[in-house]
Amino acid sequence: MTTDPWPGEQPTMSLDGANLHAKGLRTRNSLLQAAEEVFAESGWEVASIVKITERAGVSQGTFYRYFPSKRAIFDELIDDLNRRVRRSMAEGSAGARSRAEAERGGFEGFFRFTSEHPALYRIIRQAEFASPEAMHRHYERISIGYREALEAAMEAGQIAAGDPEVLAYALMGVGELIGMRWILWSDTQPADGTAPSIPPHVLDEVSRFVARGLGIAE
Amino acid sequence: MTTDPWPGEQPTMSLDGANLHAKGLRTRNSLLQAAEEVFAESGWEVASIVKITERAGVSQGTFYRYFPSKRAIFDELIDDLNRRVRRSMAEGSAGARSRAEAERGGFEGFFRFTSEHPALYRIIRQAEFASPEAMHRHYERISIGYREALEAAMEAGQIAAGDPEVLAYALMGVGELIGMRWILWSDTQPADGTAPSIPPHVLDEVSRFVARGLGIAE
Amino acid sequence: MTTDPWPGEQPTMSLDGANLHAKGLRTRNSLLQAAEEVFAESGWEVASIVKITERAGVSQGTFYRYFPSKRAIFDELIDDLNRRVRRSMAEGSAGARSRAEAERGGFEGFFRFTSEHPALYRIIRQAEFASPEAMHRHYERISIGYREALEAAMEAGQIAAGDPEVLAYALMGVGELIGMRWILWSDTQPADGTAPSIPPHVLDEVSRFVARGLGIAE
Amino acid sequence: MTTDPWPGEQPTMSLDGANLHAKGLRTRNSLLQAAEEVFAESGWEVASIVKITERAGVSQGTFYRYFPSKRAIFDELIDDLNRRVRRSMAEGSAGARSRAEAERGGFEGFFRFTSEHPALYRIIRQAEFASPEAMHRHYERISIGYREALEAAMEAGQIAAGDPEVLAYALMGVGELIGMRWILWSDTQPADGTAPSIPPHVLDEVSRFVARGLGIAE
DNA sequence: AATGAATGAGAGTTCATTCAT
DNA sequence: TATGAATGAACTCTCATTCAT
Repeated sequence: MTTDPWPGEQPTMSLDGANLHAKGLRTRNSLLQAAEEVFAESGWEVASIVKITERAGVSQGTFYRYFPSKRAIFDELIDDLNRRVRRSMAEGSAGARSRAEAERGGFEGFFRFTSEHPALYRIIRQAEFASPEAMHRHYERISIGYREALEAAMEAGQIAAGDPEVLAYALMGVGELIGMRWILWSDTQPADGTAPSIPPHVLDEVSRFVARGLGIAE
Repeated sequence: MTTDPWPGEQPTMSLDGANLHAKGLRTRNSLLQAAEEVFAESGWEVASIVKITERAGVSQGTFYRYFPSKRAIFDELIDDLNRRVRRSMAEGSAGARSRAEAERGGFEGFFRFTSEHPALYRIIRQAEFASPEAMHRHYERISIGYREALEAAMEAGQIAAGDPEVLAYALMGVGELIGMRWILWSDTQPADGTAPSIPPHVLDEVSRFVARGLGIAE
Repeated sequence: MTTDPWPGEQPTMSLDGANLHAKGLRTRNSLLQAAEEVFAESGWEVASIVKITERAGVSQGTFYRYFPSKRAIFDELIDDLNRRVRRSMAEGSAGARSRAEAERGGFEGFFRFTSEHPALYRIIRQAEFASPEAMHRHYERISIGYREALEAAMEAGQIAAGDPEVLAYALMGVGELIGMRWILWSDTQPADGTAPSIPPHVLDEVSRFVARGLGIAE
Repeated sequence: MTTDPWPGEQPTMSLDGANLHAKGLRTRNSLLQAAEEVFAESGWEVASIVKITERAGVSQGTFYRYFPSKRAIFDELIDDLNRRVRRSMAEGSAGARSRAEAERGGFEGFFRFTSEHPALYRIIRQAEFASPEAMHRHYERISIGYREALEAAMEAGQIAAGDPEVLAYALMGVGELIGMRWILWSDTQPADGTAPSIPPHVLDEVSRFVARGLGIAE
């Protein structure tokens, strides 16, 4: 997991608002921020342009100066989320001194992100109908990063040989459902209102399972 | 996986239509059948009562004689789906002559179900906002079955010791994302219009990963 | 002009509301009536569903029980209008004792209709963008009736030989612009608020022009 | 039709942009040009200021420096169109060696213009609601030119006596509907994408009809 | 002189639900 | 028991116009 954390990314980061003035950019960002909150709270269908613009403090018409449609801002949000979760995973595994540590770190990064943006991740799971392409892109990008790391580890003899793509999706699945269960649906909410973080013993168990599953030489 | 395939089920199957006349029951079932199709095609939000009643051949008013709300029929559908997917998994692992075979069989059953009801399973993933309780119930019920099987296997020394609940969710995650990727989003659709089934090498790889992960003595 | 006054008409008059109950039919008719007024006053674009439903005294949702779209009610209105204007023309020329009288009667009928429904006819002229098909259908249907009458008259030697379709459109054009100028845009409005009727000398002049143009043997 | 081709025109051509700088004038003209195209393609309602300014390559704000409203540029466009169609008609009848030739030439000019600006003429017909005054002005100006020509011809004994205004509107009606039918709605579109021109036999028939109708001495 | 950000009212359409019959 | 008529609020999106810079 020490490879390029942005595989599968189009090089253009210009968005299409690159030529906006400062004021416009501020408006655009406040819309994005508001959309993130609203989508996370309500999900794709229930989230409405009215809610988003009200929270951003602009008129409905203004929304359409910056985004051609509800779908467009949703997609941009998913891509943004994707970039952030991958960064979190890359940071988690950075500096690991063994394959096992790297894997555990990746999961740690993922769970940390899910804890910090608990509602946000849920929207991806329900994007299947709202924006399937964005959803596939999300999983595919993570899988590509994973794949490259796994291939390198196989060549280095750190893990057992196998199909890296299958393994990548299996690992993502593990992270997703574990995160769902112990973070999003956790029955023990912290008193301060923040989202719970993954219980240590769960992380331990998951790491053990994954390490064994990958055939990491101990 | 040879345990009770309906753990976590409330014993009451009476629903509230148990005392309906035969004709009423038929109407109710045709509504459920229609709802299954419509939800599978369109997802929770886009599916509409009109579409459902039209397909069932009854009036809108009739719908509300049998179900108090759109949400109610949706929940019932998810529970039904849950029962069927668990039956499929149980059938897959029945008659296995080893723990490894049993695990592989469980996944096979799950993938078979997903192939036969490709669109249907997607609605569970997006039930997060539509009906979170039903969704949690779904995962919880599967996990309970899994858990019991894993506990038995641990006691029998067939798999490594560990937290059965964590392992259950990890296994569900593996199945879900692999199914998504190779069945629902498969790039190689069969010519006859049916959903693709899981490629053998993927099932092999997954089984190997899971067997190792569980520490199955070979 | 003694031929079938409904040429080019589909035999089905059932509309798609034929199976409506009495109450529904009443609602549907009040919507049609309201739409006729609103479209006549405002034109296609400015006329709105809200205005129509308010005038009909029903909710917006009700509108869509009876018409699938704004366009649909507009088309139905044009077809209805078409039927009525042709009936008016047929009545005007019925009982004529000569070709010249028949032609004059046809114009009289047309002008009478335009007087009684002054605003309504305007919507056809602007239907070019709103519903081109309905507009073409309108002119085509009138032209077919005209054509058949002209062909019969040619065979009977009452008028000069010529291309009946060209003549039909020429005659329609004459009626349309004369009606526009002396009825719709008339500078002398009757005191009682009704639309002006065609001034006799204009009808005389037009009849003379048309009679000569068709080569009616005097 | 050899009379002043610009009757009924206010002498003022100054518009209110006469005192604009050269650059301003260029901008103004590019807006007019863009508006012509956009209105022709979309009709009054669907045409939008955004579309017009985008095509003209200026900002929306700039539009309002040159025209007080959408309606204003529309009116100016209709007046411009009117000038051009009259010029076309005058050119068509210029050099005619007989009354019949002159009439035929006028129609030829009108049809040629309609062929060259097929979409444009349609906007006049739907100006009934968008800008009734401009529409009336359009017909009135043409009718005045016609009237003067007809009066002269009557005095010269070339055509039968009659009310020149009625005849003028009758002739305009003939031209309009024939043009609609055989140019705008023509079912035989030229392969090269240009608008069809009037079929010769139609022009013949129309000319014959009109010549007879006016009582042109043969 | 020219920009482009912002507005806000209004458009057509959908839909879960209620209720008199 | 079953119907279908009716509702009304909500939806996404458009657009002529204004105005600070």
